[in-house]
Amino acid sequence: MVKVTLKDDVVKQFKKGSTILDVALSISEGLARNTFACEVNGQLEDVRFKLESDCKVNLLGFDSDGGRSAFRHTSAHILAQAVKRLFKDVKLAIGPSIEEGFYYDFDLDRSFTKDEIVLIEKEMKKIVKENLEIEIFELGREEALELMKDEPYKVELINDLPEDEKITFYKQGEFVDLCKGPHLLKTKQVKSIKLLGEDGSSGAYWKGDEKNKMLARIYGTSFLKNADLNKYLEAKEEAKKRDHNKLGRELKLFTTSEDIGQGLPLLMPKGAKVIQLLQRFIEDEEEKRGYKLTKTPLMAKSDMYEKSGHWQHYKDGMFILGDEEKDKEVFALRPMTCPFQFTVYNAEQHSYKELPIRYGETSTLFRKESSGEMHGLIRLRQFTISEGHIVCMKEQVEDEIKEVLELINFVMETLGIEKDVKYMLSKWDKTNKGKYIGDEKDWEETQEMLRNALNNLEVEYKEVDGEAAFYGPKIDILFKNVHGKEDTIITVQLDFALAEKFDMTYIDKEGNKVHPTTIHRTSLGCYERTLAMLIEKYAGVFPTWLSPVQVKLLPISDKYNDYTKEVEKKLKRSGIRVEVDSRAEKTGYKIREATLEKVPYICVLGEKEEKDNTIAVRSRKGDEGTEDVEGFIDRIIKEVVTRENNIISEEK
RNA sequence: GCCGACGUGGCUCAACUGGCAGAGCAGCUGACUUGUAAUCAGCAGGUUAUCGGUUCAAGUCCGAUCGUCGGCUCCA
Repeated sequence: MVKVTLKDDVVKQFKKGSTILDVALSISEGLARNTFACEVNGQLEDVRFKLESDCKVNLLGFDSDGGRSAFRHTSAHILAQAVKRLFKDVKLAIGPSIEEGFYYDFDLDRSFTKDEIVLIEKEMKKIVKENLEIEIFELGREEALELMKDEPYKVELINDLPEDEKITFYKQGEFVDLCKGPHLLKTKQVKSIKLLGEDGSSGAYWKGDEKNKMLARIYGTSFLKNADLNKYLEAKEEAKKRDHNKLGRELKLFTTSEDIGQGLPLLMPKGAKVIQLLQRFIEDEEEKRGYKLTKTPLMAKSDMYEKSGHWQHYKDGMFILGDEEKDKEVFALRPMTCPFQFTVYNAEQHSYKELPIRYGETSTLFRKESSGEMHGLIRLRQFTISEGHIVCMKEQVEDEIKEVLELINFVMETLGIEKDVKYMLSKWDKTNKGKYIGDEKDWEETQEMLRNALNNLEVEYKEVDGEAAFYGPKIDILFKNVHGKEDTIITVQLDFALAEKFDMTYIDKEGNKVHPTTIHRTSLGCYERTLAMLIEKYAGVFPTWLSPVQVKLLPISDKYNDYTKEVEKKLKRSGIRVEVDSRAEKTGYKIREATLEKVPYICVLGEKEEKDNTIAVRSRKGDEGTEDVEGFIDRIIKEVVTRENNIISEEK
């Protein structure tokens, strides 16, 4: 017998060789039905796992990552089986579960069409109905290669497996796939399954390498029941309405022009206003925190990029002006600010007493992104970033990082997105030391500094290996967009290389010239991208202090145009952003329109109100009433001023 | 850059297998002065993304380019 410790420290005894399924069944049939995987002593295992010794078992259902992942992994196998039935010559690549579903990559020398996806989905539902038993078996390397001899990608995967690794297969009906599991027991357990791909399948490189062959990837998702699937699909549709690329254009925040080009958005008056507000906020805040403002050129001669290393490593990513062969001087638009601010540092001699020096700049950058990469305000060829570099001594690094994170956290809170971001500590890859400069001690030490700073901030974060820059570890802050994709909005990078490259020095206590450490950081990220995040976060309904139009005035008839002008002037003089719609007709319509424009306050001006200097105010929160003009002005100003106190209006 | 879908007035969409580019909203002009999803009448607005080809005839078929969207890769 073996002793099994379950949740809440319940201990049960089972015969040796019993499976996890037996454990679940001993509690209830319902639980067994909804157990898709398990953890045995913390290790993810299949429900077919045989108990050999005492252990701790955690049963995983759809509500756990492990259980849901097994559920969707089986869904991916059902997809592959359906494709194999319908397209005999297709070769299988890989098919994992992902956060919102699953995918499978196939090699068929083309994409699947929309119609084919419909057929595949039909076949999948058939497979679910057939309720095929899913079996697991293990093979030796030779037998495994023999079994998969017609699947070149599987052969490659088997050959990539370490010598001692068990090679397991899962079989359902006529379909067999190389897979380490875990999986469900029967295909019928996947009650609700759907393929995503209104335009056919997507392309994806084998092993994610652009030098490899492009495969056809089909995405799908699955749930316990159709109601959950529909809820998911509806939520997706809802989210799409908040898409900054759609909403931002509708609200006239930005536009693009085919003649101007990809990745070069035009900020319209309203969008430019929001960005100006953000920029003023950041520049003021940074000044309060000891930053010195610089304003450096948008381009430089190739000489500088040769020194910085960009000419050798980043040339394809830059817009180059002139011809190296013909011209005496060749310029390039800047893709980063670091060399410029470092040059500012080098223009003076520095003593250890001056450090840390913090430089800030509202910096416009140019990067020649490949044509397929641009997207709305998220990926651009020209963008403006709240850039900054801190030059300090090694022993100051940890405190400086802490201060940077505090600033960033303050910015996040002010924008009301502190709960929507994820922190990531990007470390080097110990197994690939050649990719990085510096030795193990440098890396472990600096990574520890970043870790301490994150712990100090008391935020949750994920550590990821191999995501660091070649010159140092970094902290990335990510925001998930309405499509569920994560983008970095902020990064803080430690750099123990460039100072030497640029020959930056300070004089230490002993009078020696020493290279400082530099920190690359942004406080709000790229303004365009942050605007995109804010549009999606607030569905276009910005907090009052950020609203490009705070009050819309609507006279109910032309008779009140003069009075409206008077009110407009008063509000404007008080620093409130007003827009007047002087057309008296269709007042009801205009109110609706103003509501759609997400204006915080709509004021309707008419006869009754004129007499006692009051106006009818309707806020987007739904409340309405008649207010004294002066009182109304005070109220809005207070709301706007609260930004300074780090408390956004109650809408937050 | 790669795989795929797409591109018709400012916006949303129409135009059967190739056969005269059309409507609603927005805009402008005039009338109406009226408080929450729409007052009436009129006017203007398009070389159907661009260039080329096939055809008696192209928004529609073919090719190239540009742009947009969804993926991949890359990245703030």
